[in-house]
Amino acid sequence: MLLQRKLKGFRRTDAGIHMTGSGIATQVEESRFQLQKDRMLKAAAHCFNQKGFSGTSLKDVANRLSLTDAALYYYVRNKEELVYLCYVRATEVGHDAMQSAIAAGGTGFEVLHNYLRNHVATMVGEQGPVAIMSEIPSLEVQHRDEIMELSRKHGAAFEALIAQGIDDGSIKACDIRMTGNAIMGAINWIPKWFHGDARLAAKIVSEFPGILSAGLKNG
Amino acid sequence: MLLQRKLKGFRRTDAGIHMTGSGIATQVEESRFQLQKDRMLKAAAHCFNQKGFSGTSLKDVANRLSLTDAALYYYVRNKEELVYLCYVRATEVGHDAMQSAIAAGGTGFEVLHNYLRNHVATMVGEQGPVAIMSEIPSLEVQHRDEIMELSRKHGAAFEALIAQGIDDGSIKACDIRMTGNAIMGAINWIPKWFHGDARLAAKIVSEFPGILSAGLKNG
DNA sequence: GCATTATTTTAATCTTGATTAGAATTTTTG
DNA sequence: CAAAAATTCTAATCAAGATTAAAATAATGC
Repeated sequence: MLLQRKLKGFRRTDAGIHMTGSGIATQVEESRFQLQKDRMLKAAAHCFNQKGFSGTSLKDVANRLSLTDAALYYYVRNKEELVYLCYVRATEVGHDAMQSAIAAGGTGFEVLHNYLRNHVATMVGEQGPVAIMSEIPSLEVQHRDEIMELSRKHGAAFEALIAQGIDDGSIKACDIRMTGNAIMGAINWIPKWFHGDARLAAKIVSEFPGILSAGLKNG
Repeated sequence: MLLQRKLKGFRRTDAGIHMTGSGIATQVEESRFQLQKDRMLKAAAHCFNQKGFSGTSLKDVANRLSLTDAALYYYVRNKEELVYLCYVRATEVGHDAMQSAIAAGGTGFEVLHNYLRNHVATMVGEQGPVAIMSEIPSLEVQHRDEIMELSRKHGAAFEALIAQGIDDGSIKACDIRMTGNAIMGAINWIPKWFHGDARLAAKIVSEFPGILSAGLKNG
């Protein structure tokens, strides 16, 4: 018990930054710890999406990494934290997609379309799979609150995008809340039917943004 | 063990059909057993959608019915069967919505729009809540196969509708599979954010079908 | 009201899978 | 290579919640 606590205290959470060349940061090389942890989160997301939360044991996740279930505890405190981290990843993906779309600029419609492309591309790409957030209610209060807040903010940002588009005339007038819900639902559901097929991934990236925004375009 | 098996053998699964008036069937009055079972399925769907599958115990479901968890076993063999029945209900709702839309006739677009209205209306109406099918993989093989087959058929029927609309010119040319996935995702996700608010329900029924089909309309 | 059947409860038991302790192994560092 | 640190494993333990048995209560038909 005491030793374990000690180990936990020592658990690494850093991602070392190494300089190469003459003092200019050219690359963020993740520590072995961080790399393995990432692999674990992807494996977990895969299992959760595939077999459902209750249907996946830590053993399932560990097996995908050729590890023992007990080994996972070197990276997370418990199963709840594993889920939590999967969800953090999921929200980050959405957030990043939104940020880079906004950074790229354009009309409301264009930014929205770019966001959709970014988000979808990430979900079905290398970074995936992204966990479907089906188990938020079983997270610990603190984690739940954090995830819900992130989620709420993302939704708000998306709705702001629609509003902006209506403002600048690039998007038709519509019920913003409902339209947002519809589009988000379609995106969030993707992991339910996409399981890694590369050809399908390409099709999703090329078709989905257009399909989801087709009804919004003005003129 | 033996007695229990006997009880299970006696478990009622009928919905009595009673005649009233002069021999003309005017009403299908469900047995008390069937009514209670329905209440149970709705309670279960509510809990599963709200708290996730792993997060809801049979006690949670039973509490919503002012019952003891053990009492649920009078109606279902185990938790797996409870989930299974929730999913049967969910697929039926979709199937019925599709059938009555087809029966009403019209162009491909019109039928599709009617289907969306029917389905959405049922989901947020009296019959709800409808369970999100997140745990299909943890069903017993036989149940899983059945649900997946029903689900597959429904998807095929929906795609046929889109194809028909493209054929008769009421729907724009599009990637049928992807369009179907997008719309279905948006619908399936509804229980994630709709939790029974009547005002919201009305808005969903009035807005959603239009939003989901806006991009499809030809001309 | 009485007998019978239906429904629910109480009070265990049983199972599964999460979790932990401590040892063993592998990797890194000097 | 040797010591230290990092990572993983083996072998329990533990807990939560599903499940069962049997009794108790409620409803129904006569």
